[in-house]
Amino acid sequence: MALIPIGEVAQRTGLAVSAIRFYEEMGLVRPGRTAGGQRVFERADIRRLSFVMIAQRLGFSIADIRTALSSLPDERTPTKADWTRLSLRFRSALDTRIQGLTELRDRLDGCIGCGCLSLDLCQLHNFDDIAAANGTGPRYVLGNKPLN
Amino acid sequence: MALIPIGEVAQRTGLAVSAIRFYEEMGLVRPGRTAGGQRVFERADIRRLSFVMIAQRLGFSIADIRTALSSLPDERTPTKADWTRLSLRFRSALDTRIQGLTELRDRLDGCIGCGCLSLDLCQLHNFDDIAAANGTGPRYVLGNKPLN
DNA sequence: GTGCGGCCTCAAGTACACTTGAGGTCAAGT
DNA sequence: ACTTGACCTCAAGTGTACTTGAGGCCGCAC
Repeated sequence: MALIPIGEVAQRTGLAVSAIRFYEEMGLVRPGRTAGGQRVFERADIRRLSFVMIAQRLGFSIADIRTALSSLPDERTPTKADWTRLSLRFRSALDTRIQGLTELRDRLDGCIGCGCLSLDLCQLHNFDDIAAANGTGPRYVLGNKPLN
Repeated sequence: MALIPIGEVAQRTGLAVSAIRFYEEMGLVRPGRTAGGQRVFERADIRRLSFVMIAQRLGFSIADIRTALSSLPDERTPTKADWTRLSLRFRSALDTRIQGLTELRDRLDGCIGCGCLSLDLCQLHNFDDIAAANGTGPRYVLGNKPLN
């Protein structure tokens, strides 16, 4: 099983080397080390990192992604079945998000005529309280629930 | 035309007072002032701020939102037609985003069987280069193009 | 065995979107 | 007049997600 240095992982995934090191610090990958202390990755790690990129793109936080990845086995290399399980969970999160956006769009359609966007009666404004429930920091898109 | 103090605006919109002041600093609202220096808002400002909240929820940045709001008239109170124009533009941004997510979901469906997520052949992995094109800072959801 | 590119750590910096705190003013009610 | 709560400014802090920089090893190629 080929061991891959960080630079090559970076090239293959499109991530910056610094980002990969950061993800290790965040517990998203656990590369091995050479005798001299340099990181060595396995192919399964590239898979993990690709998952991280895609999930990030969808607006999931690192904490969410860590939770999702924790469903993969720790000691053994994840099998196809492990990844399939993860993907299915992921797909349902995606469905929820799409549904939320679609609903919002439909409500927006209903609102375009009224031009209010703020009156207490406006459906769009009263849509839900997700925004209020979020804490500080960057807010992600509607319905950003943790993967689990 | 009733002039509204910041606390009431906060209550009506659900925003924190500090957030409203921040949005003023960012140029998203321009409240007037009393002789004593306290902010006074008009009803149209509540509308603006509600728009800001909704757009934020969709993952648009403050810069994007500022651009969008700049299509509203500066001196005159925006009319229903002004808001409708803005909403339509907004709606199309939303459509783009929904389409992107839906496409990603479909690709994910095609990928669930293979469990790869990382091989060069994987459609999901090769989906596009949006992530790489984004700069530093928090990344928002797929297809986050400026509103314009 | 030496040069050099890639790797290492650790601290600090950056961008976004706000919040918190200190210290002080305004204005409405009694 | 005075109290009190809402408001003011300005500086600093927070959380997320990284990047940049300084200063220094690793290891392969020649």
